[in-house]
Amino acid sequence: MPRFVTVAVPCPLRRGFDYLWADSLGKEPAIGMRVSIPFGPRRLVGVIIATDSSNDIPSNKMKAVLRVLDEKPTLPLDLVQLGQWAADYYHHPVGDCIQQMLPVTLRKAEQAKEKPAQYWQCSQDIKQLPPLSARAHQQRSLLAVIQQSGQLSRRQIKDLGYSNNILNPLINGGYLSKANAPVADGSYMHVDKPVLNSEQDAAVTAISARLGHFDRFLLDGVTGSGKTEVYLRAIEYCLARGEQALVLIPEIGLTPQTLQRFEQRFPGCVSTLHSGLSDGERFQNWRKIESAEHQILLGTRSAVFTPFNNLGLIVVDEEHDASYKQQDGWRYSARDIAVKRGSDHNCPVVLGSATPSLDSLHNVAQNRYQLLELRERAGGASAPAIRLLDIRNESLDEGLSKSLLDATTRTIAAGNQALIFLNRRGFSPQLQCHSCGWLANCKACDAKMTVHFGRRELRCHHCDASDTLPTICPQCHHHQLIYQGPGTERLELSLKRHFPEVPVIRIDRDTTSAKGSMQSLVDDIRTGKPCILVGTQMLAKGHHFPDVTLVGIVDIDGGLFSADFRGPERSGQLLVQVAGRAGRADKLGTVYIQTHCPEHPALQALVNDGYQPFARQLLAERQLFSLPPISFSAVIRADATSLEGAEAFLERLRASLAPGDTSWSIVGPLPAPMTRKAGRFRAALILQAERRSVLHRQLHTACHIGDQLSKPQNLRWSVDVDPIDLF
DNA sequence: AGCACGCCGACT
DNA sequence: GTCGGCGTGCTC
Repeated sequence: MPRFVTVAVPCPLRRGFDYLWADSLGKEPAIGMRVSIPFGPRRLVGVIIATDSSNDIPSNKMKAVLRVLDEKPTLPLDLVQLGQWAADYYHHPVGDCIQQMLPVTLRKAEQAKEKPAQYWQCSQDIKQLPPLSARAHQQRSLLAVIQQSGQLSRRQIKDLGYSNNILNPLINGGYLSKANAPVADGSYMHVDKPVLNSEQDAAVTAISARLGHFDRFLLDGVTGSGKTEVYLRAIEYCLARGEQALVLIPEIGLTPQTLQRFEQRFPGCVSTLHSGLSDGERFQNWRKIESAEHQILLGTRSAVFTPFNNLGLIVVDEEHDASYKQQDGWRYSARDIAVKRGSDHNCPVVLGSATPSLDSLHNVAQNRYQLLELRERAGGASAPAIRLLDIRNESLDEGLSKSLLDATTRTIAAGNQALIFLNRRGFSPQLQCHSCGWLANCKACDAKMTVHFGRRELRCHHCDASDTLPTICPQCHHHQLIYQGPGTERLELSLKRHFPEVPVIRIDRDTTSAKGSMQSLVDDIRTGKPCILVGTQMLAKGHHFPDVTLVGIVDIDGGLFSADFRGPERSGQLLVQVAGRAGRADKLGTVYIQTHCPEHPALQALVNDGYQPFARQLLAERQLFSLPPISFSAVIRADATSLEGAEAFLERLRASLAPGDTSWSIVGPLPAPMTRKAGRFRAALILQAERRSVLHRQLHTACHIGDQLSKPQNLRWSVDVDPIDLF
């Protein structure tokens, strides 16, 4: 009797493929093992997703597994099942899902070589060495950190924000000596811990009481209320049970400060997975969690697929953050997958945020999630006062009102720091000829080119095309070109002109693209000297600036009136996150918001009543129009070299589905708001249903038909379940 | 997604 | 006469 196995093959086909399992392989097949298989004319690495499969494939088509690549399964059964569940839920090819769950080094047949990381500790004879130069602040600070931690690897040191230029002199000077990998000895039990306030204590008690059971918590804590301390305590209880913890963080949320806090509380227990690691480092850290050598994993989106030996607690920090949703290919939500994993592993899941998503607030209202609130700021700091600045008919100086400039003057005079927020980088978002009206448009997108003055270029922020900055109008050769509207670069120059005596520090993608430059800017700011920060949303994520007492928000109107129904939700979250940078116990903060629509009800609710009432109001609106999270939605997108091509495909797809009835609806094909992007024309179908099962059934049919429809070569299409953007 | 097979234009 | 254009079809 021949034996067959079903293999998930990395190709965009929505099914597994069966292969013959020969006795000569000398092993028993097991789910989760990687195998080398012939696929068409190619040889690929797949993962076994079923053993002893039965099939009626004609024997002349059937091929055999060539080679088994693992002694024991690389992916444990629970993750293979999770992959299959997610492939079904997101209507994405199972082979692609399973492959994406593997670290890159395991996607190839060659065996990855593992070299153990080198750890460093303070050397014994450090007392005999000449003291470090008083000017070597960074070296001194690193030495102190290593002393406190016992021993750290080169990688951990880099993650903490110290470059090789700081580490190497310490090694060469003999201040550091080689150390063995640390062993977790439970010493975290005895580390000094801050005293919890009653709210924190209640949250920790509620979470830890449910260890060993599946349960969902929304930890809604204002900025500075000590969410991280709640996570740390809950993790401590989890580790005490001999279990491991997974902590998910947004893409740019892993700051050296956060890592240091985990590292110091749980020395030798923490692994990280983030985009700054090489494939080899990722693989090594993946192994450390799988083998339970480490107990805590701190990682971004894809870390949700890491195999755990004994997972006991999941934390999703800043759960509202959009970076948890993969925005291409397999469009999964790591936050939602985390909840699913919690149910698989029978462990609590804690979603934390100062600005919870409407999805999570809705789940609280439905009694699916238990709400834990932290209203009190650490050390009794009070929330910053928020003032709306009506800028209608006000003359603006490069986008800044007189009131905001005056407030900045007062802040600097008082020896404090000011933060000016504008979510738009570059000098100005458009360039226009004063004489003939010509506008600098992108050749490939329906968008204007952004002026980058310092680099003397025009750049499209949607496709990254660039051009040299013209000095005369290319159409009428007049030289009166005008820069319309401000960006962060322009604000920086303008503020430098207004405040020549204080440093103006700009933080956006343009000033922080070099490695470590963000950290050195942040270090500068944290010295506490008066300065003005100008930046985009990068300022609002992760880092905290304790000496900022004034936050100025230059333009909030754009987001409030965006085409997407989620616009106000996102603007509100961003506003509260930015506002949260201001003020602390001994310094009261103020937030100024420039707006053309001070009467806007959502803005009023946010400013007068705070985030929760604002969110409740938005949720009521969603209820009224039966929008997500009240209903469920999905988007089928198509793009092609012509709009007609994209629309024609979606039209045929729509026609082949049953017409929407009362249980579900379909809208489209609609051209995307920015129809042409990077030279491709985009359109979408929007599906909505009151019940998830109804939506799921329609998507299943749509995918089946979409796969079979004949399509022009240039057409691409994809499915997005629970989209965060409708286009 | 790859990759092969297949059928029509400008090159040694 | 053939190298190569990308249309179409298949992958256990």
